[in-house]
Amino acid sequence: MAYRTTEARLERDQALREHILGCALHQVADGGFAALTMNSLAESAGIATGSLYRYFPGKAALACEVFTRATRVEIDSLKVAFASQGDAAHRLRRGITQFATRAWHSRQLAYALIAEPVEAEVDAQRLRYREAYAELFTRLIREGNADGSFNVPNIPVTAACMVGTVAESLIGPLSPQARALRASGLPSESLESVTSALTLFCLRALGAKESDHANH
Amino acid sequence: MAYRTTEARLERDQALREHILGCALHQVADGGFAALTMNSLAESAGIATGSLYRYFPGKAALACEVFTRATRVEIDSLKVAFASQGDAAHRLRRGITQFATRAWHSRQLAYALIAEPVEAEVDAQRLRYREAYAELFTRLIREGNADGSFNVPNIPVTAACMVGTVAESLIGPLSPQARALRASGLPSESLESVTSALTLFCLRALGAKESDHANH
DNA sequence: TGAAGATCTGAATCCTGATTCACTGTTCGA
DNA sequence: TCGAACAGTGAATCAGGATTCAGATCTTCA
Repeated sequence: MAYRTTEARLERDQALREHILGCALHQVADGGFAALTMNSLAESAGIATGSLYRYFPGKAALACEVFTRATRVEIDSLKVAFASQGDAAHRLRRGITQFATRAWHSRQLAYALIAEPVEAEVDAQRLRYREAYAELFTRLIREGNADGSFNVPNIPVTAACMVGTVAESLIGPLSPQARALRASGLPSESLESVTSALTLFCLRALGAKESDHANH
Repeated sequence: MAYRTTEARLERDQALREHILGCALHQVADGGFAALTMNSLAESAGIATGSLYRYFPGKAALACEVFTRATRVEIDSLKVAFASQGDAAHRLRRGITQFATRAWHSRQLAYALIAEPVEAEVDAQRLRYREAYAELFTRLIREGNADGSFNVPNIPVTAACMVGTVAESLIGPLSPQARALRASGLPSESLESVTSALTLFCLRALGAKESDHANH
């Protein structure tokens, strides 16, 4: 025996894997999944194309992991907001505002995660995580029904509507086309006006009391 | 001169073009845009691959036209429902129910038009038609604000939310995954429960009076 | 240190499906 | 009916990006 997988090696492997994922995320945040090619990724990570295949079985798996990690951050962050102080209506408002704000501040990434055309495997992840979002809304709505904030008969479908409302109301403003418009100096909706309209829309849709609709 | 484009020829060209588009629509309705390849289309239309290029400059243009035509039918149909008798709240309910029902009855096509990953050119059409839908909602909301049915401060953003709600609430039930579930006999939401929850969601979201929420 | 084994490299290859084009078949008007 | 121009054919080509693999290089430990 003249070679053995040593501690140091394992660590460097792990570190390099993270480095690759970091570079990949950077590329996606910069130009969407369309900009994520094995060649450009290898170059930006400073390794050879073939080496990527020691760390990932193929492009699809790599892209899925980038998607999954980035999305988990958002889900966890929404979960925290939904679990904060106050009644369900307040927590809903807080969560939605936070979600929209985060998306607004990294538009290309948000667009890539929510709406960009992607390979089938990544799209399947989207579906999975769409359900994860729906699950968060489901819980919040259930709590709101209990604490008197909301009055929702069909919780699963309503949760899906919420996911749709939030996601798609942002697709417009986040889309490359809209960003091009904005860049060209044409007038466009501000983050504040979008979030306040979105919040009102959602609170009303869930049957929240009028008194909860006011902004604060 | 020994050849001139004759009347009969023009008509046959036109007819063949329609025939091709019909076959293409059929393929999309059957297996989504993924199933639309130039080779299979040529075969199903009974002509050679190369001949397709006499009728369309390329695949993208062909796919766009399929998308556009199919979508226009839906838009026109929604427009009619929104312009029917009654106050805005009734017309909204009618339109949404009709839209959901039509989608439900041709799921694969609806999914292809709303959510399937497609080539960039077709996706650009989607964006354009998303705006067309938003325009319909914008008008209806404006009328509803006027006739006392609704009470919406920010109409453009709210219209986008409506597009999102309707579209995405159907993506789940329409997606191949959900259809697989359904096929495997697991319990799933019925059209009726989806539409009634969706209608309530939308009416509330627009600030309709309680009395308009009841089903009829 | 050196041999065994692991890893890295990147140009060549493969894959998939759109697109082309040399050739054959059709249509038109005289 | 003929020849000029157009239309149809489908196998061959192309495109672009993922994947492979035959060396080259690096690591480990007796």
